[in-house]
Amino acid sequence: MEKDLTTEGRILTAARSIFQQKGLAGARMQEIADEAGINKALLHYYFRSKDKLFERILEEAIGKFLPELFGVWEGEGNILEKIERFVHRYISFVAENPYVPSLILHELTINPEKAGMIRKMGFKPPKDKMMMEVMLGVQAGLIRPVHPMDLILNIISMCVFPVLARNMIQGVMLIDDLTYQEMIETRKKSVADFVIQSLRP
Amino acid sequence: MEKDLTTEGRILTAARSIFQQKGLAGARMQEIADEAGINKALLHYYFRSKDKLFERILEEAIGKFLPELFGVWEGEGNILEKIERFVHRYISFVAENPYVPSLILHELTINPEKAGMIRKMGFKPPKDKMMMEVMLGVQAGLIRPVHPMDLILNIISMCVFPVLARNMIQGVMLIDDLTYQEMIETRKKSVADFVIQSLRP
DNA sequence: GTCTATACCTCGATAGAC
DNA sequence: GTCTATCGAGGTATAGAC
Repeated sequence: MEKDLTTEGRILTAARSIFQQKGLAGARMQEIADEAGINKALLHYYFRSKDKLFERILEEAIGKFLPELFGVWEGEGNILEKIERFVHRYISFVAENPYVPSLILHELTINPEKAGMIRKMGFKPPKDKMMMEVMLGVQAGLIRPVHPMDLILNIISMCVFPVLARNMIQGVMLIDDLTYQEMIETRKKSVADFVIQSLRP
Repeated sequence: MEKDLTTEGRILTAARSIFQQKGLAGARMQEIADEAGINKALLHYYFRSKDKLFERILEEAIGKFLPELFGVWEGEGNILEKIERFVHRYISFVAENPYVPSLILHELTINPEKAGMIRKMGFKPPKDKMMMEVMLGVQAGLIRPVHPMDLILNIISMCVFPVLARNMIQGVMLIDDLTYQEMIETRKKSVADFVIQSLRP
């Protein structure tokens, strides 16, 4: 527990928690103030408005989410090794921060213009690098020919969706919490296997 | 355009549209009334409250979403044929109704208890049937051994996520609308291929 | 069934004392 | 920097005429 942060820090922690749970429209400034153990007026003293505070949280979430998503591609190893590492690391990250992609997803769905924020943050996705890596793997005979973007989308989908849609899936499939958690854990390996099996030449 | 529906029908159409775009908390009764071309008070005459109206829309969405999701498993053919049919039909459905899974996902994430609604609607997922089908395929030597639930989650993830997270992905990957739409179209085939390749014994 | 008018409330935001 | 008190906008919901 971080009791003795600065006031600004406590506000940000509280705002993160509430916005992640309820989204922008569903969150209440009073709730954030309560969670931070301070007064509503102080929120406006530190951050001018609810929108400004939210934008700060969303930026922070994106700033955490994207590097994690693409960092692996910068490392060592061939395409198969990178896929294995990516899947493991990414499922771990999403499982530990389940609300991060959820928040980004919902707010960008409601308000697509906010996607512009990504570019403003100076973030450049290593799309070309990823494409290239896949094509090199094909040429080296490591993997069968696939469309790089399809492959990337498939991998990300299988990593993120089961965590993102956890409540929905559990509700539909009638799976209890513990079982589901174990399944996510198992998937760190099984998803990588699933992809690698598919890529056999 | 359905101009001359009953008033109740016009309200439901409008509510669907607004709730899908903004979620429960973000939607405004005034907005729904405007879109339906009627007065705010009439909303409360037909449906007692905002919550009741929303519940109706959510139930309707789930009632549309789930049968589509599981209907294929009741049909003819072996596991590979069913997978191919499922992927094609499901991506088509989600692409035509992109907001349906989005609405369900967001509201069940915020309010997991609402998942109970699924059972109240008398819906039973054919989980056992799906499991059995996969295991039969393994025994027949059609596919390599896999954990059925993993396989099902993988398939659903690859079908739903790219549509669900469209704005996020386009924003991150800098892909324009037309290209993305074509990609979704292509995926009706490529995702099925990807799965079937992975399942080679 | 459909409208206008309005009651009642909650929320975001600000003023001003300390 | 932090609090209490309060304003004003805008929200859901209802009363009551037609």
